[in-house]
Amino acid sequence: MRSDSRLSRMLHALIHMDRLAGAATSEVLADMLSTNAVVVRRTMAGLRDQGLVRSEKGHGGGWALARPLDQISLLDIYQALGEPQLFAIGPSTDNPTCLVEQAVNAELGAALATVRGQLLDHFAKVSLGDLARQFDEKLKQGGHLPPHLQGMQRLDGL
Amino acid sequence: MRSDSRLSRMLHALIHMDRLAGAATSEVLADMLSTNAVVVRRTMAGLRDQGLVRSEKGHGGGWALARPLDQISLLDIYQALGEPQLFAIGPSTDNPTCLVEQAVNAELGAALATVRGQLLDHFAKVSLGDLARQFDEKLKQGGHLPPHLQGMQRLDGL
DNA sequence: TATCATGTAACTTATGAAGATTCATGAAAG
DNA sequence: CTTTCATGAATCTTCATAAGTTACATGATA
Repeated sequence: MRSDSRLSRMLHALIHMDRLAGAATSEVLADMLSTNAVVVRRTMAGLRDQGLVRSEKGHGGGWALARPLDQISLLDIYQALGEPQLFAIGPSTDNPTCLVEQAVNAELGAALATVRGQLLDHFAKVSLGDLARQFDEKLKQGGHLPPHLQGMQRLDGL
Repeated sequence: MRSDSRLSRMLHALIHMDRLAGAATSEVLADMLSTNAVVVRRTMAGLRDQGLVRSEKGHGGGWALARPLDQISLLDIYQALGEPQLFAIGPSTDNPTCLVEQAVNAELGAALATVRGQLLDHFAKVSLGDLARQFDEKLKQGGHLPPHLQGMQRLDGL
């Protein structure tokens, strides 16, 4: 099973959007993410519904942040995406009659629930602003600009 | 993405095997797990290669534990299965040139690596014997026997 | 009114576990 | 020695879902 990259992609996209002067079209974001504009709209729709980003049609339209990066946590994004399945492993039957299987499901389910809680707690504590600052660090330490940032305005932090 | 149930199924199967008098054929195990005998052989192959179970051909053949349940941890099984992918989420690109994406991958990767470590630590501490005892508890507390255990010998713990 | 951009439906592709079929191999029973 | 039973393994199909694609409607701006 190929892994779900929606969370990763939205983090990537939103940080870029913060760096851009105006609204970013789905097409531009799709290029940044090496994907398709429809995939961008589809994925971004959840964030819009949760008030994290805004979209505008027509000339000069596109996507823009609805709040500062520091006021958006990784958990906000994860939840806006509909809390996609975290684990690739799971029980074979959800409500087994076999007591052995019930014991297995209980143990495994509890273990997964615990680490899920830990991960989401962490997501709640990390903001997109934190990630953006980590990017700025990388840049200072001799990183080169990616193609889609070269010759761009409002590259704050440089 | 449908989740990978191999770990769950192997835990289930091995506890049953401990309860059975002789060797269990792939067919019998497949019935217990509501699956196919070939799936059982395919999944069990890794456990055999790691010396957790033994298989015998011919009359009276089948699968048997190679060690006591208390000497098999959940981590042993997970590793014998080839350490299947734990998470359903992940990066969209493995080695991105974009520094923003690198920062996102670093943060997300570190968070996932941390909880993975916590989960595997837990798996190392839980043995199949522990799970079997939890099953025995359920049984004492008014549980009924699953169809494939009714009328069976060597139901230790009853 | 022409252009640009989102919104959305519908379809195809890619991936990997799971399921199923088939035959070879080897062990035990008769 | 032959039959039966079981694993071993190759090969194919099925299934679920994110991702990718195509097409068109809707609305905003120049």
